[in-house]
Amino acid sequence: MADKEKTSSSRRMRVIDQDEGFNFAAYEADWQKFWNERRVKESERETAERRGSRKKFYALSMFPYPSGVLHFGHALPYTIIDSLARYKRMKGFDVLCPMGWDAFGLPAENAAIEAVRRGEKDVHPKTNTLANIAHMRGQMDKFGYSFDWEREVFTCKPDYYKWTQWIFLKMLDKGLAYRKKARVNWCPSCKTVLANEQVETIVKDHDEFQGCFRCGSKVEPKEIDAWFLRITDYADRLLDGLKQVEKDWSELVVTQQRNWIGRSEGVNIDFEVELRQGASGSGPLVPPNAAESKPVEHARLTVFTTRADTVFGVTYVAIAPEHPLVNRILELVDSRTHKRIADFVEETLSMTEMDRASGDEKEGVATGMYAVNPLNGEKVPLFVANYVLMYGTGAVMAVPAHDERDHEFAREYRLPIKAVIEPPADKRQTDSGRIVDVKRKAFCDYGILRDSGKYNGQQSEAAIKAIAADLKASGKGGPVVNYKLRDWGISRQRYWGCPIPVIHCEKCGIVPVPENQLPVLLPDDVDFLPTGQSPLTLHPDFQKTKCPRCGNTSARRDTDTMDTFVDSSWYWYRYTDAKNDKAIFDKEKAKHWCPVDLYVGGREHAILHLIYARFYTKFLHDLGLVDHDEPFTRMFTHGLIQGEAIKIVNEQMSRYVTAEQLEKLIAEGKAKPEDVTRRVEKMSKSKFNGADPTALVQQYGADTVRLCVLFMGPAEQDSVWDPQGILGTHRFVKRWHETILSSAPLVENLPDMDESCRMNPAAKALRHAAHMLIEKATQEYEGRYAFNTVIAKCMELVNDIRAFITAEKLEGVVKGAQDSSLASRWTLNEAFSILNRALAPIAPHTAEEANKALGGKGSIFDQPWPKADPAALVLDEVELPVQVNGKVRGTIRVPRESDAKALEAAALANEGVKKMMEGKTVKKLIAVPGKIVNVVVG
RNA sequence: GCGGACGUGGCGGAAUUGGCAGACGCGCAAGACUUAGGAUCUUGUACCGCAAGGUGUGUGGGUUCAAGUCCCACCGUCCGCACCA
Repeated sequence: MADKEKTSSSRRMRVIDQDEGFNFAAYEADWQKFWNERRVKESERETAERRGSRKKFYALSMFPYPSGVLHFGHALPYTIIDSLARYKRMKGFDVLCPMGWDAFGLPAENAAIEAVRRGEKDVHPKTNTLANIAHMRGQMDKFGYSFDWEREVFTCKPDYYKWTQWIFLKMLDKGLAYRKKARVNWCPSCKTVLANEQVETIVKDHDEFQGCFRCGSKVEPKEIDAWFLRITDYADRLLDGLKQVEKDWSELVVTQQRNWIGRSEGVNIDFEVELRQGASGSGPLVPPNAAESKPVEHARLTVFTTRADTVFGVTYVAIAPEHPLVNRILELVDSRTHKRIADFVEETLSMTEMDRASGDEKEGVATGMYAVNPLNGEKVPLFVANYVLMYGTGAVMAVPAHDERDHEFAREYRLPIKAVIEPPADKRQTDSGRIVDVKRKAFCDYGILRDSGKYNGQQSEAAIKAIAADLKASGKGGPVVNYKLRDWGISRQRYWGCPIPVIHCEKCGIVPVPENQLPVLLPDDVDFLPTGQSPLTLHPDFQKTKCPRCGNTSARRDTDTMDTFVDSSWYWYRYTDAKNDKAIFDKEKAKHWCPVDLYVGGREHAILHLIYARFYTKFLHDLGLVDHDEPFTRMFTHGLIQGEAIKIVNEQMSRYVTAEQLEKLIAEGKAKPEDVTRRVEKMSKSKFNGADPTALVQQYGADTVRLCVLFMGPAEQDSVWDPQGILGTHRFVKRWHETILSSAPLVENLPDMDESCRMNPAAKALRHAAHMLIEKATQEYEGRYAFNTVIAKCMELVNDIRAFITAEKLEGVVKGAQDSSLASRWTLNEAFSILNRALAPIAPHTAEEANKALGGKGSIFDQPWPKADPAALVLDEVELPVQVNGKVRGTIRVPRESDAKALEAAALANEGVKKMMEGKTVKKLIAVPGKIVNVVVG
């Protein structure tokens, strides 16, 4: 009987033919036009009115580099930020959700260079970039993103980079921008300098090396004059600031930032080096006695250590090849030692710092000089060693017994190993049960001091403090803090970037371009083919200028451009006042909108961009331009969407194929399953593992794609693109749309009613489901951001609604006040309304369409976010599981308020439970009201 | 080597506070409607078993009336850092 009913109703549900009735392309375009016109009108009455009493919400996603096409790496964050912006608007917030372009940078320049080499004419990075932007803007519009385009910023346009230059001048003024000769990382392929942060470890053909983050070429060291920003001055503030944000940023980002700053507390210890004429590093390492050779001079050598407690175990001292003392030593040593040191230094310095670090052999050269340990007066040999970096003081006291690196070096060069830390009782033995022996392996944990004079018997921690204090008292060192963070090199010898606004004058030196002459325009007519020097040096006029200070006409402009990370270190402030041509931004406007409430972006920027952005914020704060110290209250890092690449390798072929090609090849016997490897990799055309979001929008509609990227899994997690998966969300959008359109007549012209109307149990259940959805959706949009689970709940509600319509036999229009189905219709209407609003942030077009179909006027975004009725959230009766010895054996239906006693009685009366209890006695009864009953029998 | 995250059906994933594991979706199977179906609808779908029932959240142990969730040890995958003294 029930089956008959279902069949007839499912037929009725099919009233709307899918192909003709579901024209998502048309309605999506209509609504986009509608929103667009509205937004423009709204922005006209901007500011004062808008900034009224409503609370603000600044929703920001990292602006893209205009690479030319929108890909999945963009679709996810923009869908997240747009959905949350729309949600917040429904919650009554005044929302700022802008978009712009990180438009300077190498790819555009490289593309132009390639084009020139191919012989194309009229190619220019600017043309590429602007064309790419126009194209990507069109693609974004098709997604229905509600960005504030009136505030669009382009980092490559003079009205923006004028202020990038302005900040630079302020830094120069405060001594935070400076020029120095530096050994830099040079990418021979991009022909430019890379910041330390832009160099990464690359593994290729089992070879590990330090490479360019962009093109993967092996980086080389190069000495060059370059501009640096003194970010290290802000190290402590950058570290402290993390405490403010750590609970609302992903833990990973915070730890990475912390590690990058790399604060370490230690002790500086001054050793006195006896420099002797004609010293020799060959032969036995025995300090000469005073009679043999007098030192020509004494030099102070400061070492940095975190383990001052081991200072009595020092058996040699080592300095970095870059250490300033090396030159003086070279002047004094005998010719053989001179050659050995000089060769060694040259060889080591020809490697990049990072290659040197990844080399596995520790090497060094004895200098023939000796250093005096200030605590025990011992003389120990001084080495130049490749494993010592110019970190801290560039010199270390070596304690082979208690430091692995020193241990390795000491064994290599047969240097003494002297134990001065006794392991605590529980660490006397190694994991394999052997007694700890420092001859075999360094013991690096804390312990108790021995053979350390007056510090004998102290714990390491206490000894470190005591020794530091004593050193300070005697003027031979003291506690000190070091950082791994280095100053930020921003000079780039490339064309497509922001010019550095300074002038070099023979008489006055470095002279800032006066503020009223900003911006220093980047000329268009430049030969940008890479030569290794800045393309701007080749421009006929760019350099020529007058010194603003002395008027000297042979002064010339700086020809380097800035690292593009500079451009993006302050852009979110410009959005708050994007068209201001008098100032970088209006302080009041920035104060109103900032800090950013939610910043969405990829993990790849966890260190670089975020640390620079935070640095700039602190600087703007110090200038008095912003009142906060941290720019992004909450940072949400989304995952990467990758694709599964299928590769076939056998005698006939070695190539990537699509899933269809694979099927065909296997069917034809041209490939065997064992020839196939599947790997999840970054989407790429050549690997056939990508998907073009714009093509998908065309095929399935924006709402489908938006839902799809969020439904794939938790947004912060990486996921693998499944071409089938989109069908699921597409079906859902259709079902939702169709259900509402075909059922709208059921709820037309409903008389006024409220939740007090008499609902049958099915209606109460539906109402419960709808209001639970409000709770769920609110929670997720408010901050948990597990959008996949909201979508799942919405799908459930659609299923519930359809089942409800069928079960209640709701048909036709409202038959007046006597209609017995009024309460059910009212419930249905409310469920529709809740469903549409819950989905509106993610699938706005269909939500608008559904709202209109139900007679809604204007936009669904004018409606308030729904509020759950507490009464609807609880059911009169609940179904509880009953366990016997921890296994579910039945369920009981009981009134919601039932206490433990009632639950126990109901549980024991349950048939399934009784059956399992036969012949056994009840040992214990646990009844948790609202949760579960467990009967323990034995 | 150090640090972090993760491990649940054929697949993506859910289970937010220790309380019915597998929501929702994909895929698959059967059926309905169809000239047709990558459309739509219905039903089923963790595994073993005809069934009763048993087993089950990487492995092994533990705590608990009750463990995907808490504790201990191990295995595996991914990511980050990597001579920072």
